[in-house]
Amino acid sequence: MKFESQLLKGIAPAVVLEILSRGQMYGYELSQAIEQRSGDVLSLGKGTLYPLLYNLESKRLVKGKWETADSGRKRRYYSITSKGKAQLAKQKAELKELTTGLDLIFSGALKPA
Amino acid sequence: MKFESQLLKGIAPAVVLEILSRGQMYGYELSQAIEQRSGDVLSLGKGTLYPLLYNLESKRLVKGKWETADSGRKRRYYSITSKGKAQLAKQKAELKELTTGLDLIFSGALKPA
DNA sequence: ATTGCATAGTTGGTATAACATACTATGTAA
DNA sequence: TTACATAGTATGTTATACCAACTATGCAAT
Repeated sequence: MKFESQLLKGIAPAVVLEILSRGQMYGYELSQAIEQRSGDVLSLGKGTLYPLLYNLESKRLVKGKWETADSGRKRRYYSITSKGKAQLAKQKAELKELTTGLDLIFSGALKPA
Repeated sequence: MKFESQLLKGIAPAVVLEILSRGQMYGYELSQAIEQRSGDVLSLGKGTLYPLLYNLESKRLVKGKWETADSGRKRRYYSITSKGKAQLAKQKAELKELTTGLDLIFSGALKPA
């Protein structure tokens, strides 16, 4: 047992880190990017996304800074830290293993003796 | 947004239903089957599995009956119901969609305009 | 001008999944 | 008779993801 099902609950952070790894983004933008880039399959409501970002920031996996856009609007832009990149790599590896395990179960393949 | 990330938390029931769809099994046996059939990737502790079974039973997705094995040992054997089979089919379809969405995000594919 | 809309973020409260741990109990083998 | 693997129950904790209500701002249409 490499990891517990606990991992299943932790996919949202990986998704956020993955998207932020391609460039900084602010919350609202991120929430739309998740929907678009997943082909409208995944979505995180504000009540999930923002608290998640605060949590990631407290762990130093992302960092946010307030900026005033050209429009005059203030937004909090988040970018991934080097610690966040390391965490992302780890989570992607685990995610791959997880999907392998799920494939085994749902495709009915049996573990070789 | 077809479904929320709520689905992510709901993979354990699908795994249990999938395995029970191949024949009845008791809790302890099931817990080992999950590990073996996932290639030692997935595992559900007792504290997760048994409450989950009670929950599935209360929803009539599985039914359990006490039986005394040849050894004289009493075990609770669970089998999937027709309602459970329908639910499993639904969850498998959702799971497939979910993995598609995750693939899109982590492979970097962009949604066609 | 002021109304309405999309944008942008915050906060609080809820449900429940998954977990750890401790507990009871039985068959089998050393 | 001790030890071990099996078999199931009960309790409490943590954290995730959720909804809903709230504050605010820029912009376009009337």
